[in-house]
Amino acid sequence: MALLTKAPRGTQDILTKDSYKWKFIETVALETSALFGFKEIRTPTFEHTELFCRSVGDTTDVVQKEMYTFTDKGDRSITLKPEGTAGAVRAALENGLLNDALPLKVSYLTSCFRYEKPQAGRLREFHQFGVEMLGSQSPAADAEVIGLANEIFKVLQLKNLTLEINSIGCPECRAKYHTALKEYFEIKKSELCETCLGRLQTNPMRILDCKSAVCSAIAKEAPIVLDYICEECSEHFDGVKKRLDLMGVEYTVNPRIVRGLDYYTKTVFEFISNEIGAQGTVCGGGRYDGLVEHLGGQKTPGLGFAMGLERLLLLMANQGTELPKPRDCELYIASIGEQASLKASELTAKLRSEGFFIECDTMGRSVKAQMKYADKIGAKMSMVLGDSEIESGKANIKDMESGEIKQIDLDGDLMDVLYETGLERATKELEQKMGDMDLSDLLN
RNA sequence: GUGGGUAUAGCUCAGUCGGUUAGAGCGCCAGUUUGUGGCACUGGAGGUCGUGGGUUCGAUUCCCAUUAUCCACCCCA
Repeated sequence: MALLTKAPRGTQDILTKDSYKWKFIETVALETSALFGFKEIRTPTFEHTELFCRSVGDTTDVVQKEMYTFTDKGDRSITLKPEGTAGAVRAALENGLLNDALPLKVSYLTSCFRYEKPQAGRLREFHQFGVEMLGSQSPAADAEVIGLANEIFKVLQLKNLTLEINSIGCPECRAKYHTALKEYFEIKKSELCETCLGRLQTNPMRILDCKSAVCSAIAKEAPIVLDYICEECSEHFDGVKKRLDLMGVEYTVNPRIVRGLDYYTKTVFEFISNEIGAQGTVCGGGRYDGLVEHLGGQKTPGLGFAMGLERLLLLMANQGTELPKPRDCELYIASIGEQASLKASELTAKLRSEGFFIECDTMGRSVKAQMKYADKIGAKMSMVLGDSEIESGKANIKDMESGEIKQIDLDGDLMDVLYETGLERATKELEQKMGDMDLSDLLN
């Protein structure tokens, strides 16, 4: 109990009972994205601090108070990624990826770090899956990206997620909107909460987001971005909506969606759940047409999204979503005595090289204890090796579920039995999935 | 950064209105069949009652601090 030290605050061990779930959603995300033409990119866990200051924005909370920043031994200011977009875009620029066929479509899985107070669905090290699409300014690109997120959730069988979209316009129309908002809230200044008074100066759009009853009541009557965006932005937004409609992607327009990172322009969106606590945003994203240029590249439009994997897992746990279970041990080989133990090792190695999942005793325990272990790990079949088996070359193989015992030849039909029962089980599982149809014809 | 709840075995939790060796269920190990799992029974290992200080003859129990954890604000994935 007197441990030397514990895992740092806000971090989590992902244990074997859960790691397969991670693997599953990671695979689904990556493979679904691949169908949309996104290829995986891997970038460093840390970057020069200025990258995030320039992209995420100097005045944002993320940069101002949440980054894990330190000076390395070469006196460089280094920051652990607080999000995935900046690194991906930096890598694209640095490696000249935008000089190749456009659009550039990349996906990534990454740890992100933010110094925040942990809470349900919020950790200091958390994991994101994200995609970035660079080079297209067409609403078709927005629809593709949103459609991809939607598709991933569909494949994962998540329910009750709502997609909310908005357009925050380009820098020009947003400036107009800001002044309009300021004018409106200035009049109601005396009623606003303290934090919103500050927001009035720095970023009036955030007031729309405030959860205090008074502020949100005032915000209801506030001017709406969509009334202020320029013709081009408005047309773009209409194009996005039209395509989502045609694609059968359901959404609601929420003029109050405001993203907290500076690089967003035009389309912004969130997939929200109300089943995982206060941190309900499972996926967030949007367009960032100025980012590439801002980081020193040619003016290139782009957009992307990121989803929080621990929030996805939380949601799946709460919804009791079924996940494919990892493969179980196909045969446990118990043994008595040194001779048999040697034989067990030999057989195990041989069968494994054929691709079977085999285990044998490494603890030197009694047969009974070995059987118990075989049961515990969910072995499909078991076999006991002793002197008599080694002499005769024959052994009994037991189906752990039915208890049925078959005599087999150790050198000959052991492998056949494994193939056969493996196939039988696969057929059964398939039949169950397909609604108890008789699939024997299909398999033959 | 602010606020509230919690901290007793690997897990879920009892308990002591302050008093000799701190409990249960599950899990783990072993035995009841000296070569066979799931059930049952028996036994065993495992806790300095989050940490530090204070009050007291005596604290796991009361007080203070601290840390961790959970939830909410804030912010975001």
